[in-house]
Amino acid sequence: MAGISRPRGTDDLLPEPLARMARVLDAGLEVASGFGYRQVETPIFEATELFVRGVGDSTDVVTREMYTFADRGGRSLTLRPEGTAPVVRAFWESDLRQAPLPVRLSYAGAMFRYDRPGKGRYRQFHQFGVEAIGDSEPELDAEVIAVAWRWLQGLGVEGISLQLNSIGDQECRPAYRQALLDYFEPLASQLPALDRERLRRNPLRVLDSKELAASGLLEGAPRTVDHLCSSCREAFERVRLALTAYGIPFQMNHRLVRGLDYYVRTAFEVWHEQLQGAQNSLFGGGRYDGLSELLGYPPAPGVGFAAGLERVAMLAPTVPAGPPPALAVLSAPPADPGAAIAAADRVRRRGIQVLCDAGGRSLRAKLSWAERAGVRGVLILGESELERRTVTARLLADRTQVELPLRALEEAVPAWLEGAKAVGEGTR
RNA sequence: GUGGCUAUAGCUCAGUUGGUUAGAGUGCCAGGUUGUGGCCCUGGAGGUCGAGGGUUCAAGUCCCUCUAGCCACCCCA
Repeated sequence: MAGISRPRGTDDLLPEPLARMARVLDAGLEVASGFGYRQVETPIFEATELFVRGVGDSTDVVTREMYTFADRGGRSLTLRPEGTAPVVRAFWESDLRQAPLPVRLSYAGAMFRYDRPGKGRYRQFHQFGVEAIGDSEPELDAEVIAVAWRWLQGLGVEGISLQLNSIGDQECRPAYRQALLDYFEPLASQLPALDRERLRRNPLRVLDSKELAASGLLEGAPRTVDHLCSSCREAFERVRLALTAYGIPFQMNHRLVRGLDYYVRTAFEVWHEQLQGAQNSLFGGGRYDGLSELLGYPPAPGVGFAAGLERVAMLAPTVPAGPPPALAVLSAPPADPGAAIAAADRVRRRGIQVLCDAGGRSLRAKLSWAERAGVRGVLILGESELERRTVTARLLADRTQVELPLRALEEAVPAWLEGAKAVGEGTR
């Protein structure tokens, strides 16, 4: 088709899907609010440094997957690829840091990643998430999970499972990493080149390697939970106890990891049975006690999750679409179209959604159009009505019509619609 | 970033081994007598066959490049 099409990996949110997503998001914000999480909104772009520091030497992410540009002042800026670093930044740059800890925050908005697009994977997509900052109590990890879980439950999403793991912290992870390397050392010759490279660059990532999972070489690999230090072990136990108290079932997943060093202890994802392979994760989260310092701030523990709104909306059971406008006001040519316009405007002031067609098409065409638009009734203003200072009010369902006084439209129309609704319900 | 599949009206798709002015359904607009809708009938608008090159007397159909979508991999903060 001629014309300019949208950039690769973007999507137009049309009325139906947008209404769906908005409903899904509202539900999330409400659940979060019930747990004391208050919404914040950070800029859509940030200093590039904010994201580079967080991901460190993950070169792919930095060099390949960020929307980075220089503004006219020569500053390097980046469209936000995720929400956690900005929220932590906002925490330190505001008086939130003086609030009693933890500070509970939620956020939602567009994120940008220069990925290869695919189904359910866009370069501009939308996330909803919560962060609890300034408290390292394990019960908080469970709380964050509970917010996510209650949200999905409330939406009626079926077939979900909570995948849970603990990946240790600065104290015990080095030893675990070594154990992992020791295990794979003698197997090096059997490893695909890709996994040898992973082992060198980001050892934990071999645990979720697809090739290795298929080969069975992972079966005997050491598990993070067996190498936790005592404090991590105790914390994980408390997370599980708290989840039990919430009544939230979970599945231990020893291959669930995070690729970045600032993540510690609890890591979780929620999977859906209908989502396949690379996109089976509805959302993920974890504890990021090391992030604040990486960003150049004083230490501050934190835990949170982020969910892809597109995917959640896709899985939420059908949300009833917003009702169509109740009324259409039609002029019947050659009557003065201004009368229809004015009448429509008056009825709208009563809070009724009104479509108006004051154009030159035939009344037949307008009625046919109103029918397809799904309105319950129409008001017709033609020459004879104007002469009598009335409007013809017609119900589409039973083809009955009455005349209402033009002068008292504001009262007559709502009353007429109410009466029609009562009759309609009575016959059901 | 790598490999594979795909690309024809707004939408869903047909288009035989390359062969005249490219079709259907649906949607859209109009008409079926003078101001009254869902069905039906008739008509109309709408496509440089994703874009650009090439082969050929002839390309929607074959070849190349690009773009976009989908799938797998990479990555997934």
